[in-house]
Amino acid sequence: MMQESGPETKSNGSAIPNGAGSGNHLLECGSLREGRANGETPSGEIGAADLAHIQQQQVPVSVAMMTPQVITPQQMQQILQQQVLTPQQLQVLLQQQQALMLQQQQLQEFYKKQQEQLQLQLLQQQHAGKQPKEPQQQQVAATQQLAFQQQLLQMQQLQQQHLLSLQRQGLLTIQPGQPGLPLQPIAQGMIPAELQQLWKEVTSSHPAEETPSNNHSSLDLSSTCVTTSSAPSKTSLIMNPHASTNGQLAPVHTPKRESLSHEDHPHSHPLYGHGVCKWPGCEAVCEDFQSFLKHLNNEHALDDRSTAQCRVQMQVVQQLELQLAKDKERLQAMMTHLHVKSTEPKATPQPLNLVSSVTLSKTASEASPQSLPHTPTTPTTPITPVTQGPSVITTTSMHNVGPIRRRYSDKYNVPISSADIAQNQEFYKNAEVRPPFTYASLIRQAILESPEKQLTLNEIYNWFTRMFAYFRRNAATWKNAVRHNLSLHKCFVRVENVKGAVWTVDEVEFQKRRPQKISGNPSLIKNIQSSHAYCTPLNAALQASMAENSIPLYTTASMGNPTLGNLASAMREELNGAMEHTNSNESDSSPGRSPMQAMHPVHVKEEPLDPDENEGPLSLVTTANHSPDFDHDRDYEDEPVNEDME
DNA sequence: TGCTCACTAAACAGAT
DNA sequence: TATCTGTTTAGTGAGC
Repeated sequence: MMQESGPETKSNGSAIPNGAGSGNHLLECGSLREGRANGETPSGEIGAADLAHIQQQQVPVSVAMMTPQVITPQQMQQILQQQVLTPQQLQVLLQQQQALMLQQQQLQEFYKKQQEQLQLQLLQQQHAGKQPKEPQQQQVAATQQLAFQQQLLQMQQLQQQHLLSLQRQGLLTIQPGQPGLPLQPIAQGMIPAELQQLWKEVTSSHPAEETPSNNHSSLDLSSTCVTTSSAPSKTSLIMNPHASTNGQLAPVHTPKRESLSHEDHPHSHPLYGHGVCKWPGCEAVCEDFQSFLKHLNNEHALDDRSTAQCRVQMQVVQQLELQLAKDKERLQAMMTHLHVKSTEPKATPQPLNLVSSVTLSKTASEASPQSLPHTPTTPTTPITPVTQGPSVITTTSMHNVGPIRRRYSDKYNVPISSADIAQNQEFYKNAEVRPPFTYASLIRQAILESPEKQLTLNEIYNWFTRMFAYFRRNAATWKNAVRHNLSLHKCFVRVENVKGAVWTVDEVEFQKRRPQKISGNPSLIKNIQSSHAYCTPLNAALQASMAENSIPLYTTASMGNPTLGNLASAMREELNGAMEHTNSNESDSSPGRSPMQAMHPVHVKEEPLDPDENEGPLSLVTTANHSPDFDHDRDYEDEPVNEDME
């Protein structure tokens, strides 16, 4: 009955595309040189210990040998930033990459043989024990080792030549601060298939420029890549740099197949859907596929703008994938933590103060057939060392997240630890725990976060799935609820425009809803403050998370996380409004202005939206810069982190 | 106890 | 025809 809908989006993204970290050992020249020095011992004798030593030293080298010499995202970015790259140049670059990969493959095979022989020799010598060494075998081993090292050196030179040639062609600039770049490990470099994909994306608007001869031979780099039945996804390749450095060329998601699928469905194009061009920031209406193609060729030709957009998109994808990897890892750690905790004997098995949103319900038990660790014996074990308050999340709550009945209940009247909140914040993003906000609040926030304060239903759906893991499941249920709320509440106004129907928020109506809930109840003031405290560290957690992930391009202002920050701010705003209806003396600060107001100037349209505002084609540049993922700078900057509210 | 709010579920109709 | 979108109704639980 429950209809599954996978997350159409893509989560939020962050993290560092460059990976100096894990791959630094890939091309350790030191190891190489040392290995060579060992091989040139005057005596020319190699004992078992020597062989073992050589093998040990070769470990990083071997990894390097398995690693295709590819272009890092930084280098690619440099190339793209110069914006002087013609498709032909890019093609030449790809060809060189391909040639280099082939060479490396050959070398890799050679290296494997060498390794096997060395292993064999080692075993033989070990079996021989104290028997006198055979000089002939040692000689052979030494010779093979020397040959191999020469191959390695040759490979190094090739790589240097390749990079030098790139420099000469102006395709790559080596910064003075990067003396070791040519020999630098390239752990998270773009595999040729990705380069090819990028090339296709860049040149997709120039089909005529593609020379047929080159089209299939040089660009089909994917054919050079090993294909296995258990091919990891492209995502995993990016997320896991070792996927392509484990001694085998990593299988890749071949663009060729994509193009084939497009041929199978001639009117299916990733940049075209629902009669609208889906080029980032375009959304031009195209009546049919032909007009779309025409539009694509005319408007999104290979120029500076398109290249820049392509570059941005590339980084968006990369960072989303990296962030997804990190979040998955985090989720795994959290689950492990929960599992360990929950299996420990518990002194006080009484249910703790749970957030009202994590109550049990029949729907919840239906809703979460997930693979989270289940510990029926201790269903209320907290995620953290026992702290009171709504932020305590139990393993039960992870399984049985129930409906939210009240956002501001007495259960909130408990001191909240910001650490708990931070944990739960991450939790909402990663685990399927229901956020403690009403649908109406969430919908409103989604709409207000949009650049034009209006969203289509589908965009609201996407926001939900993007921001909360909970909403990546049971789509039929919550989507129905979203629609129900949109229709039911007067504060949501449906507006027809050229794009179709969009939903906006009538703030006046929304404000009207709130006093009913909490007016005249002093005890709720505390609840509000607690809830406020809930929201504030939310931002702190967000900032910490963003800082932790060191998002290079989008920073905290443009990726998905800040939307949660905005959500927190909106919650504050909502609370803020509620506070306005109560005695301001109850507040702990800001006589004329509530603390929430002081903290978060809210940008809300005071007037109903004018549908005409949104008519007409949008400027590419404008919309690109104001897409939902790029327009959080203002709101985010306006939100100082205030942890004093605890 | 009654009212209100929020949620879920479902039916239905129109559009795509 | 299937799916999406939007509206409406009914039932339930919780808080006040």
